[in-house]
Amino acid sequence: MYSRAVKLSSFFGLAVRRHRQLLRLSQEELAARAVIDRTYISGVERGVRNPTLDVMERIAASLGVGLDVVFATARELSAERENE
Amino acid sequence: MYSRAVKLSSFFGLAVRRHRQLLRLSQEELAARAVIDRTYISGVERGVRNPTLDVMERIAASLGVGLDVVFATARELSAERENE
DNA sequence: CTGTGACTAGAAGTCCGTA
DNA sequence: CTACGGACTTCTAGTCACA
Repeated sequence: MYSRAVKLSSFFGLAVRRHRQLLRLSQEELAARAVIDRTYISGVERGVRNPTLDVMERIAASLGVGLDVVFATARELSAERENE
Repeated sequence: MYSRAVKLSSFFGLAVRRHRQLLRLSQEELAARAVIDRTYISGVERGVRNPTLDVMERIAASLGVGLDVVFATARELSAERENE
């Protein structure tokens, strides 16, 4: 509760991972769609990269959704962690 | 209608501008809150910049919302343009 | 299939000033 | 207050070898 302006940055990668797994895609397949290196996707999902809007857009598009959907998922994931 | 994976990237800046104006903040004030250069905010709002997740997060937080909200606004703005 | 460290060209982001 | 430019520093984008 009381989740004003939670840092979604760390959850963006997890949201990407969730969407990717829902589509039964491997990191390699997603990377191919987004025209991004496989290891880069790995870094994004783990939160060790700080991607630009352009890259994020390409990833979201390759997941068949918009960034608003990805960030909505990110918030859901962050909300789950709040019950602790 | 039927807006699958619209490019929200170009509307992110406009969404930021809308949120900022709703708060009656100047670009300078927003920049100060987000600890970002004044001229950079200007560039982001005009869509001539390609900000990183970190910066976008700080901007959204300084607007009192999360990135999911900003991108939801971005989608609304893009939807308005679709009626043409 | 995925995680990780290291590397470099080029873009992100800062800071100055002008209109 | 904001748009825009140039010069500068910091960091990301993109890639590879290896585990």
